[in-house]
Amino acid sequence: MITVAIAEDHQSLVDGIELLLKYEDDITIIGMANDGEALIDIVKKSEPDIVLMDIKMPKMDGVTATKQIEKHYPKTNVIAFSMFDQEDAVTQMIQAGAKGYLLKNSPLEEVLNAIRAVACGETFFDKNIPPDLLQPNTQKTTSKSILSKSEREILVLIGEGKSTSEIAAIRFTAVSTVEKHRKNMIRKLGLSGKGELLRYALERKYDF
Amino acid sequence: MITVAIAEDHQSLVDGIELLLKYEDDITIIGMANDGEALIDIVKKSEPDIVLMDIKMPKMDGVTATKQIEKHYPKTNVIAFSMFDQEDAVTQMIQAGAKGYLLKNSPLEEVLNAIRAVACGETFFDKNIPPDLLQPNTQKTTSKSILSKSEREILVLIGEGKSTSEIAAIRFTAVSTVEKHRKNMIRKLGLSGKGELLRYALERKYDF
DNA sequence: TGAAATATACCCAGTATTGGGTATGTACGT
DNA sequence: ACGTACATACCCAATACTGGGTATATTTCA
Repeated sequence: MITVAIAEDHQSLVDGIELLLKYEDDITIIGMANDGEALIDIVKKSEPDIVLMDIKMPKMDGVTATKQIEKHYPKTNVIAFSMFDQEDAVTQMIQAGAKGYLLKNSPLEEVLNAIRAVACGETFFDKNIPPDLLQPNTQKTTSKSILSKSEREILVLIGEGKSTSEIAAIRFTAVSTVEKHRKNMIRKLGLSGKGELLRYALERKYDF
Repeated sequence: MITVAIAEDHQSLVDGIELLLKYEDDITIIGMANDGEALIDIVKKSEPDIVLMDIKMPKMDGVTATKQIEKHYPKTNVIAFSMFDQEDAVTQMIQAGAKGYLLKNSPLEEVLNAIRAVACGETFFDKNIPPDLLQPNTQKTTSKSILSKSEREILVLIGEGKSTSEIAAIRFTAVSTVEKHRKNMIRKLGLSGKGELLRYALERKYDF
């Protein structure tokens, strides 16, 4: 019997998964949570075999929750279930310890396939995810946040619409210091062109 | 027999809805589409009683599709089914002619309730939508987009990171024309300062 | 210890964006 | 017909942002 917990804030999708699994003799749902914290509580109490994990959830996101499960409940395996197909999302979930990654654009039946594969000790990745994202070596090079603490703070302020001189005033530094940080971020992130740093700040999907 | 078509780009959710409805004697699903255009084709061929309509979809969004259905297929009733609970989304779908509005955060069973209510000529709105949004008078005052068609097109391109000169090339106008449009939008939207128009473009949730 | 990264601050330069305007032509509604 | 909105296009100006660098001091890590 494979025990499954589901973390997903769209209740309509949770209900659909429940309908899918209710007639499966080898799978039982032992809990459902609409946010990351509630999910961790469920894992504490029940240590399910599998967690189906959304990424963007209230209170605690899926990457953070996955890291905690990997650290404290290593027998529980996480399958990411997300609308995000971007490289950043995939690599972060894999590095956090997820054994699978499914896209919500795919048929619901894939959830069944993934649960059974991962419960057998295999990994299971949606066929729409580029295979090179799943290479261990690729992951290693992107494992750490490449931005420094100051850079990340400035990025948040940029995302809030603060100008460079406003940020300088907030941080008690010269304008040129903030501009230098900006240049460093642009270089590190491989961006180019006006507004790209602001776009990046606004499009960052995970505020980790 | 109530005939239902579903427009939703997350296949996993479509599958869940299908599971929900497959044992209902009075409801049959006659088609499913992952984008607005495919949905309109289905409505053309089959004129279902009910369309379950996502808002944010590829190729044609739910508001546009709803307007077309309301105009050409008045016997087909649209129920919005969306993650968006914001005022703008709700009022636009209602004004486009939707007879119901469901949130994806709600239990899937509400879909059943909504289909049956709307098929009987009633309206059905998710209990988590503020009731004042559903008042006809409120809607009238927020009914129009303050941006012109050209302005909205340019806003989309801005949100994609295109520079003013790139947008000018795309639209076959002078750079100064695009700049004028930008100034008009900034004035209409009450923005000020560098990057604010790009921020607005990126934070807009509906690219209508 | 030495190298690399970070933080701070500066120099020069180009240009995209915003802010203030001008104007003409077209479309639409009263 | 007239007023308004929209579309097109231009003028002038300021500056924030990016792109290319320079340098010193501090911290971290192997």
